[in-house]
Order: sequence, then C-alpha cells, then structure tokens
Amino acid sequence: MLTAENDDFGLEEITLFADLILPVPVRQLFTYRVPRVFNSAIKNGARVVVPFGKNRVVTGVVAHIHTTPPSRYQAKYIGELLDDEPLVTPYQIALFNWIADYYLCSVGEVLNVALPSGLKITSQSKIQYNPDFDYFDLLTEEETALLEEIKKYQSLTYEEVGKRVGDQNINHVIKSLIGKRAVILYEEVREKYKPKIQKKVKLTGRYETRENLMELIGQLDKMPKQQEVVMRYMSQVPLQNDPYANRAGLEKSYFTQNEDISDSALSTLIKKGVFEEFEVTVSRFAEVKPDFTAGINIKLTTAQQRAFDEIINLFQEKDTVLLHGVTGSGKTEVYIHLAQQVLESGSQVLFLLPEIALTTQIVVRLKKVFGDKLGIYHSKFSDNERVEVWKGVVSGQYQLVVGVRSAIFLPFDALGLIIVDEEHESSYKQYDPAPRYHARDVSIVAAQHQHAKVLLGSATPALESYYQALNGRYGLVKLTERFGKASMPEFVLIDTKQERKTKKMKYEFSSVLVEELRETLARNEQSIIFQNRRGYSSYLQCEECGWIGECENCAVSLTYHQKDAELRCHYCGHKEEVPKLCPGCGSTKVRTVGFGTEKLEDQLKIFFPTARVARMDLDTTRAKNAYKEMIEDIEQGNVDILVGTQMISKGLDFENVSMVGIFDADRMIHFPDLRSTERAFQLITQVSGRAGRRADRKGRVLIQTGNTNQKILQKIIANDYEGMYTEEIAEREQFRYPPFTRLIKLTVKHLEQDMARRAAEKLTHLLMEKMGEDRVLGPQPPLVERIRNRFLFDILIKLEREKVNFKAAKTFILEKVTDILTDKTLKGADVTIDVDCL
DNA sequence: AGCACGCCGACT
DNA sequence: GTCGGCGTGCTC
Repeated sequence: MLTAENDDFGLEEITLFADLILPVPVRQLFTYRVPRVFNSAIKNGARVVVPFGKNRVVTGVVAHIHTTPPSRYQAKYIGELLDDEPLVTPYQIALFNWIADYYLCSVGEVLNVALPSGLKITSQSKIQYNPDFDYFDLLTEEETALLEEIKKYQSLTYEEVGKRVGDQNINHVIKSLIGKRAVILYEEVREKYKPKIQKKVKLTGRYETRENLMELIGQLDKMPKQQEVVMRYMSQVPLQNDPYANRAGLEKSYFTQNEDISDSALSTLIKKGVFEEFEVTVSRFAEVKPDFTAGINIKLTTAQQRAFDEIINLFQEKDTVLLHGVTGSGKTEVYIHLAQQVLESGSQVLFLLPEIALTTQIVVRLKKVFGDKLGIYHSKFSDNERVEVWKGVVSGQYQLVVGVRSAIFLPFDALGLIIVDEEHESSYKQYDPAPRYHARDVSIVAAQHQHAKVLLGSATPALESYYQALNGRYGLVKLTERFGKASMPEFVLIDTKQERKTKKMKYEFSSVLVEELRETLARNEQSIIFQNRRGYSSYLQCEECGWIGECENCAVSLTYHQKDAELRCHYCGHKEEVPKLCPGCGSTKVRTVGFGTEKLEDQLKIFFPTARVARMDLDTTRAKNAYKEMIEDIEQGNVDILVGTQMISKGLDFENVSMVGIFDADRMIHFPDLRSTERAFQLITQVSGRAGRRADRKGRVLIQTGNTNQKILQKIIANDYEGMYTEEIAEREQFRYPPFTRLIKLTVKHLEQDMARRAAEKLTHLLMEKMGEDRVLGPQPPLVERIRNRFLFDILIKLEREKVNFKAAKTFILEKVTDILTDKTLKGADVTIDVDCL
C-alpha cells in the first residue's frame, strides 16, 4: 500500500540522475538518467551498465545520485542495475577520488586498476549470420568468402572473424555485409566472472533409509556395473555413521574420472531415479581449517611482547607506527598478534606485502592461523579468484586479507588496521599505467578515512618513513634482536681487485667465496648467491670492432640469455637470435660481457659438479606455482646453492642457509640515482638477513667488491641503519630532495626525437615561467632514452613541502601539460605525470 | 581508452 | 571517381 509516509511513494514520482565513474581516462563523471524502476534500488557504489558513445556499452559505478538534470545535454538512460548491494563502498569512492586528485589521473583510471576485470562488464560487438538473407549475387567475392566463414559459427567477435580469415583488416568487409543485411550485429553484454560449479550426485531421498538401500543393492545383483557404482558411493560417503552425509553428495567427477567405473551405469542409475544430480558453487580457494593453537599460542618473546605493547600504546595517539625490526627479529609474530586483536574487536585487517614475498612461507603461516577468514589477493591469481576475494570482503567472509599493492582497493568498510610489511619496497609504487600510486601512502589515507591504524614494518625503512618517525608524525618502535637466540650474521668483504691481481679469481668467483661455498656444502648446509641481474651476461660485444647488441626499439643493450640462446630486451621484451658472426665486421670473436644469474649458475656447476644448484629469477618463476615449488624444494633440502636476483631478498626464511655471497655490490652502490646508496643498503641488508636464522650457528655473508673501503659497506657490516640514515638525510636536505621536497616527474614521449625534445622544452618553459627555474629540472633524456620506439624526455619538478601549495601547483602543472597535449604544433606528443616518483 | 567521422593518396 | 589510409575529437 502506498501512503504518504511510505518512502517509496516519493520515489515513484521523482526523476533521478546518477553521476557515474566510467572506466575511461577522462577526468570527469558522466550523468545518466535513472529509470524509475530502479529509483528505490539504486545505491552509490552499485555497478550499472550504460550505453556509451555510439556503439558501446560499459560498466560504471554510481558515485552520486541527485535530481539535477544536466542542462547542456540530454542524459541517456542507465541500461541495467547490476548490484542490489553496493559492490564498492562509499569509502572506496572517496579513496578513488583522492587518488585521482593526488596522483593527477582520472577516477576512471583508478577504477580500472581497482576492480578486478571480472567485475567490469564490457560489451562485445558480435556478428551473426542472417538466416533470412538470400541476395548472394549482390556480394563481392571477398564478402562471399567472409560470409561463408561466419556462417560456420553461431556468432563471432570482430577479432575472431579476423583470426579465422587470417587478416585483421576486414572491418570494412564486415561493415558492408552489415549494410547489405547479410549479417546482424548485436552487443553481447556479459559478466565475465563465473562462479566455479561442481557437479555432484547423491542418492535420492528414498534410498536414504538403510532398508531401501539394502534392497536396492540386492536388486542390482544382476547388474554388476550399477552395483559397483552404488558400492563405491557408499565407500566414499559415510552413510552408516551420518544419515545426512548423503545430502552433501559426492563429486560426479569421482565416477567419470575413474577408469574402472562405468559412466553409463551411473547415468542409468540417474535415469532410474536412484541417484540425482545437483550443482554447488564452490570457492576456488581450498579451505584450510584454522589451527587456533598456531596463532594465539605463538608465544611472543620478551622483545616482541615489548614491541607489541609499545605499538598498542602509540596507536593511542598516532595513526601510523613504524616498526623497525632487524632481519629475522620476528616481526611477523607481532603482526599476527595485532591482527588477532583487531579482528576480535570486529574490525577488518589488511596486510600488504610486496609481490614477491606473497608466495613465501608467511602466507602459509597466516593461513594456518586465520583459516578461511583470510583472503589472499595476488597478481598471479586468475581474475575469477580475485572476484571471489572481492565478494568475500563485501559479504564479510574475509575479515583479513593479505595481498599485493592493489589489495588496497578492496571494498573494506570497517578497517581497523593496515599492515604494510617491507614498507621500503619500491614495488608498492605503480609506475605504469596510471594511477601511479604508492600503496604505502594510499594506505595511510585509506586508514584515515576509516579511522584505522597503519603499521609500517621494515628492517630497512625508507628514508621518508624514518624521517616521519623521528619528527614525531609516526610512532617508532624498534626490535633490535633476532628471534630466538640467532645472532646477526658475520660479514666478510672480499677485495676482488686484490684477487684479480694475484690471479685467484675463478671466473666471477673469488677464491675465498669458492672456498666458503665448499665448506658450507661439506657441512651439508645451504648457500645463497645474490646477483641482481638476470640472464647470462649483460651484453654481447665484438672484440674486433666493438659492436654491441642493442635493442631496435629501445636505447639499451640486449641481455644474452644462454638457455634459450637469444638476446632479450628487458624493457620491451624484444628477442633476437644470437648472431654467429659479428654483424658489424663478420668476426667470430663475439664475447659476453658482464654476468647475470644464469652465468653464475653455470660456473657453480663447474666448480661443484655434484652440488644441486637452483636459480630463482624472473625467468625461472614465471609460471604460477614455479616459485612455490622452488621454495618447497629448498625447504626440503633438495637445493645446495641458490642463485637469485632480488627476488630472494624478501621474506624467505630457510633455516639451513648459513652463507650468503653477494656479487656486484659496487654496481648497486654506484647506480646513477639519488637513492642508490639507500637502496644498496636495503638490498644487501635484506639479502644478508637470509643467512644464519638458526640459533646454533652464526651465518656468514661474503661481499665481493672492488673497493673495500666504501663507507656504505662499513655501515652495512655494522648493521648501522641510523648511520646510513643520518648521512643520507643530510644529503637529501642539502640537495633538496624528498622528504624535504616532493617530486613530480613529467615524461614527454614522441616517436620523433626532435618533436619529443621540442615538446619537453616548451613544457619546461611554461612551467618555469611561474614556478621558477630552481623548481623545474630538465628536460633531460632518461637513462634509457628510447622505449618501444618512442623517445623520452624527463622533467623533474621539486616542490618544497612547507612553502608550496601542493594542490595549486598540481593544478597548474596539469594545466600546462594539457596545453602541450592540445598544441597543434606538437601533434603526437604524450605526457605522463608521476607524482611522488621515486 | 575505443570508436566514428573526416580529409588526402593509389587504384578501378 | 572510389576505396581505404590514418589523424582528430568525443563520449553523459
């Protein structure tokens, strides 16, 4: 009954409009008219399907509902309402807006990375044969051929048609076919996410009683195949003990995939009404029952307990706390205890990890403690799996999610705590495409929105974070002891110059390192060799003429990969065969220069032919489970020496590793970048932390370097983070770098170098006019000045934290960038904006 | 980002 | 003259 008091009464009459976030890189919302039938159901954060442009259908998210009709255009109607309950929380919409605003991108771009693509709906134009068509003589030869092809299929997308014919340029033919009504075009809108369905069978109700079942078995004496099916079913389902067990049934695949059971016998039984089929939706994540003893019974050490108490205390007054704990100090236990406490209070917990740490033991441990309350959000997961995590957060099943940087976009609505482990990790920053956000910084904002707390954890905090901690903006808690009785590893610097002089080097290995490896092997312990460069060698060079293999698309040399006998570009993925003769002069003296993990692996096999050597880098861990399997292999002691890139520096915890060898420390230290010192410290410290995690023996770390006197090496050896910090921060202050300033990097790209330079110079001038010459640096070509055939120029903008109105400055920058993009004389120029570039 | 519309070169 | 190339601009 409709009365004046009924809320729906008013809504029946009112015309509503909805401002939508659409997944397009346009910095604006789009206003659509809400069909009356949706008036009471539509909510902010719900997804809708709308017509967009001439022939497209897209999914959008409702950001704002109102009654103001747009004055400048006729609003289109919303086509479909996909969610009764918001799939995106108001907190998220606020966060998306903040990100778009702060990182100078469109909300649509944020939405694009935030939503797993399974939640996005795109229409696909499908082409279907028109059965009523019979004017075949009107068609050209080309059209007839294509129509024949289309006729074979129900319906095809443009791409599929192209593939079938082996020619991509057939759009015009399709168009004329449409014009002649030989084919019909329609838009297929579909939800990409498909729940995983399991087909099951169970006995029909009649046979749930013992008597009827026994009678059945008797009747089947003459039909042994069918009897066998029933017996098998009984062997799998505990009907005897639990009469309800039948309700859960048994996977149909148990019968169909079993060689010695007849499928047809089962289908006959189904036809007879003995069995019935049914379907259940199952989670893609195997359920792990929580082992409550694994969690709360983890006894914190005195040091950990103290850290825990301090964190809780600091949260009283600070929103963010930095936990600075040396490698192996057991930060994870502290995280687990905090998470448990927050979960008990009914709030949600988000636990961020760098990508490569997510496949490690830490997740296994969390799973043990939190069981199916824990959602895992990983980039290697399929889209369907991500949608399940998303929906699990909405439904409340997942109170705690451990995930990579994009997990910050999950639809939490009652966050209590965000943990950012290894907060110094650069993989928290997304570089390409937009939004170029930093998950650690976004976490702090997201937490603010929801009145949650943030715990940053690291053995080697980012200078920025430590600075904030020292000046009181963040709380600071330290863990200076290693967990258990393990002590910090012992360091040895190996002077490769000296070794080379005395001809003791064996290939890339110093005699000291080889000897140490030998001893470690003899003790049956494991070693890790760290070289932060994958591939076989850095590049190929001809000894006669100096020719170097270079990428045809990018301004970098190609890396030699021996295993696949090819040269590869690490920037664009371009591959080439290895030339047999020098392409420059025809000489055979083409040599490899420098070395990568692949080469070290080879050399180790020469030194220690019987040792089991494994390599862990991007090339060996591409497959979904490769990383996990490798880790299990190492844990089980099937690997003696592990060679790896920085991938091995995160979160790996192998008890039996007692030695770490580090190559190329000098290259890390002298990398031409303002953060090279900080990064070298972090990387070497983290890698070293893999050694000696057992109480009964001290780990050893051997660093090969051409100059043993470098200050930074001394600091690493002394585990003197503070010392490194003090020196670096002074330098940052002197040269006006973060955290004293904020950096915005503009990258101008163009296919022609000249145009790229001109556009960059013009932009620089426009910026300097108002911001002053001190704040705008460049333009200068980056280290790699050409990528994917486009020439690049960087402009770096430094803004002082106190003096500059950041917001206004950004608006100004955006304005000038737009000027360049719309400049008729600079056609084809593209500019990307990276706020807080690192 | 897509995708249609529109303005110039090589073919019937 | 037409087809078809890609540059330009818009999407509620």
